[in-house]
Amino acid sequence: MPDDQTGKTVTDGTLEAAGSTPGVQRPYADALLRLKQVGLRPTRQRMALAKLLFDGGDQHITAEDLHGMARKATVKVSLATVYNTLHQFTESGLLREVVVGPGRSYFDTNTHAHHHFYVEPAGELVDIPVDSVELSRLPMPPDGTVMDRVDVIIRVTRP
Amino acid sequence: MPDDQTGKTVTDGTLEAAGSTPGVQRPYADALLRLKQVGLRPTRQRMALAKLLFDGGDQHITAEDLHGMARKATVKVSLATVYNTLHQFTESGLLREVVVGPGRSYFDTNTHAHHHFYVEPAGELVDIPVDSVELSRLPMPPDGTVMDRVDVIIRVTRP
DNA sequence: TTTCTAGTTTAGAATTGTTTTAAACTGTTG
DNA sequence: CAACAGTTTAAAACAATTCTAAACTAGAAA
Repeated sequence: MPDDQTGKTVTDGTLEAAGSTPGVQRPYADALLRLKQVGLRPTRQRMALAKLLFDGGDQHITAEDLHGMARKATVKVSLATVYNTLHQFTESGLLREVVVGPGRSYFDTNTHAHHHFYVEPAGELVDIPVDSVELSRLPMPPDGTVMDRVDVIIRVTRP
Repeated sequence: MPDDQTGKTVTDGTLEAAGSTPGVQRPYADALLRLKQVGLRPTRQRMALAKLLFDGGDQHITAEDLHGMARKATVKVSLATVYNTLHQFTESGLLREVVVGPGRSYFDTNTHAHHHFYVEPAGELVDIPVDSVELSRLPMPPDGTVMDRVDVIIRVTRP
């Protein structure tokens, strides 16, 4: 069960170098490491956003959310930069984008294979561990295409 | 379908001679029937849009697409009405909405259970028959919610 | 150190897709 | 027919995102 609701730092299963107690001695060590790994220059803004994103356990946040969090943390960063950064992180595999509604896209700090409940109309996303869904017999992709990933979104409502 | 000789004909500016279209004698009969079934008043605009939508086999179209098709068919209808109508049809179960990207939502005339390939970056949707995907072991919905539907979107790219 | 430069950030404008508004219009009922 | 609720519309408003062009760094080089 890769899920983590407690706020305890979740480290990526593929690489873990620091090995130190998170958040205590070198608050930006993890953020710096991640940026280094994907070859993005560790600017003040990216460091701060990475910290906000990855120090908080699994989260589903919008660009506006993150911008608000940065504001609250007195990090001076523009909304355009938040968008840029989220997309760069997504292209680098540090984040995953989940689209649930027209004009509504979340960035998911959990990049493991997993699925989602989407609670309407609240617009809330809830993780589904990958082994709670069994997907057998997938079709062949159309000619000339290769499969990228499979998104299962279970839409639920509160009656 | 039995012939109807009542002489009461629903027509508008885009009148066509009956029998000139192969296989369809009364071009608006199906559209009228559908509107009646869901209790929507058969206005000129709704009739025209229903015809464009449901006479063309399974399609995935955006509001802009449909507005363009109406234009091409010399049907005078505003974009706002196209949006209204698409949403009314969706609420009535005549259409299904498929969201694939931020600011990108398709309306699907196929309302049966089925899934989709989403070809990026073209933004093209391709149907997957429901029996090509076997979805076993679904998780319980979160407390206080009921499952609405399950969307499987297989994202593919052209390398 | 200073300089150089590619990469980065920014405010603000622009764009896109969609919804709202308020007035005009139309289908149905009595 | 009149009356009214339902419908349509242009235009404005809106929300989310992207673009632009200028200003600003981080890191490398001198």
